[in-house]
Formats: sequence, structure tokens, C-alpha cells
Amino acid sequence: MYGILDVIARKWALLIIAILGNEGCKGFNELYKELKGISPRTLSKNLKELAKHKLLIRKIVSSNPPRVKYCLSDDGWKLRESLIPLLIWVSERNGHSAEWCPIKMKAKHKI
Amino acid sequence: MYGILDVIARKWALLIIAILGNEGCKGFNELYKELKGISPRTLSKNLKELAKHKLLIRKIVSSNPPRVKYCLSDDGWKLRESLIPLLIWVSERNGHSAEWCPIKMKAKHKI
DNA sequence: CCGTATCCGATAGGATACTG
DNA sequence: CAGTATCCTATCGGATACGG
Repeated sequence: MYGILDVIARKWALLIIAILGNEGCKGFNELYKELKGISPRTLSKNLKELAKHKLLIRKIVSSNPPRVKYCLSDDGWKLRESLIPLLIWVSERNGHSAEWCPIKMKAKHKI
Repeated sequence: MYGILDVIARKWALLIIAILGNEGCKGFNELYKELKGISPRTLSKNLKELAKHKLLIRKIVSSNPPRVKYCLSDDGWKLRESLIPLLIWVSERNGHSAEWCPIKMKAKHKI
């Protein structure tokens, strides 16, 4: 009904975009460890959904051992840029004391 | 777990903030008509949740006939400001053809 | 007009175990 | 390491009816 908003207006989706924007490409388990409280099932579904909508790209780096990287697409980067003010607001609202930080200004680009 | 993100990273919450930001204070049925597809139950719960977190304020205008206005709080306005780039991105991503527009640059302020 | 109550289906999402 | 399979719960959210 509301297009892409149905996809991104959810906690895990936003956090995945934020983390990939902050830190560049990440493997499944790297994301799994950073996203406190997520289950592998939920992470898997979210990654699939975001990839389906071309916001991130699944890159197979090697097959033995299996090694995969999830990276923001060009469109994902645009989304991430437009997300920055919101992430800053969230960060301030939650108090910077929190153990997680949704935004780093010196994010890596286009790895 | 993720604080305020759990509250706002949802479609209806973002749309309510966006609409109140675009058009100023709104009554229940006004919101109900603008939010295509929402049910009164869901709208009610979302308004309660946003009010609970002080992002909007429920103002009783008159009691007979009952007349209520939902308005962004100061904090809600800050959120709305930080949401603008995202709403623009969403709008572009969905194509401006859509019958709904999440953002108006000439939004009313502080009614 | 402003909601709440009830009912119900869909799905998001956690826990855990397991495979290539 | 990168997931998938199962199972189960909780919450989201639509439809409808109703009360203040």
C-alpha cells in the first residue's frame, strides 16, 4: 500500500542499513553479533527483503569456506544518507549512554 | 532494547508524524481518512503509543460535541524535521505518481 | 465526532538445532 | 561461516459493532 515504506519502516531494516552505512560491507555473523537481540532467522529474512528491493547486495566472496558480504547498493547509500538526521535524533533521544550507536559520521564509503 | 527506535520504526507511526508535520493538528477522523488502510483500532493504539512517548499531544478542544486534536510536541517537531530527508527519499523511490505524499515543504508550524 | 471492544488472521520475530 | 528448518509466541493490524 505504501510502497517502500512498508519495507524500511521497521527496526531491523533501519538498523541493518545504518550499520552497513557506518561500517561498510559485513558478513552474516558480523551483523548477527552487532544486532543485539536478533535471531538468525529474522536476520536472514530481513537481508532477503532488503536485497529483493535492491537496497543491499549479497556478494559471494569465497565458497570454501563460505564467505558472503552484504553491502549497500547505490540506492541503499542514498537511503542511508537520508537516514542520517533521523539516526542522530534517535541517538540523542536515547541518550548517548546506550551501548549501541546508530550513526558514525566518519562512515566508510562504497567498499 | 533499542529505545525510541522500537516506537518510531513503524509505518503508521512515521506516517502520523509526517501528516501532523505537513498539515498541523488533526482530529481522529481526519487522520483516519488520510491514512488509507488503517483501522480505527490501529490508529488509536498508535496515537496512544506516540503520546505516551511525548511525541504528540492530545488536546481536548471541546467535550460536546467531543472534539480532540492531535498535535506534534516540541520533540515530535524535532523528529519530524529529522525525518524530512527520509520522506523525500521515500517519495522519490515510490514515484511521485502515488496518490499520497509523505512530505510537503511548506508545512505549517506549531499550530 | 471520538474512540473502545471484540474477534480474528497474518506475520514478525525469538529459541534452538542443524546442514553444507 | 552462512545460513535453513521447526516450533512457538507476541504483536500488528483489519473488520465490525458499539458507546459516550
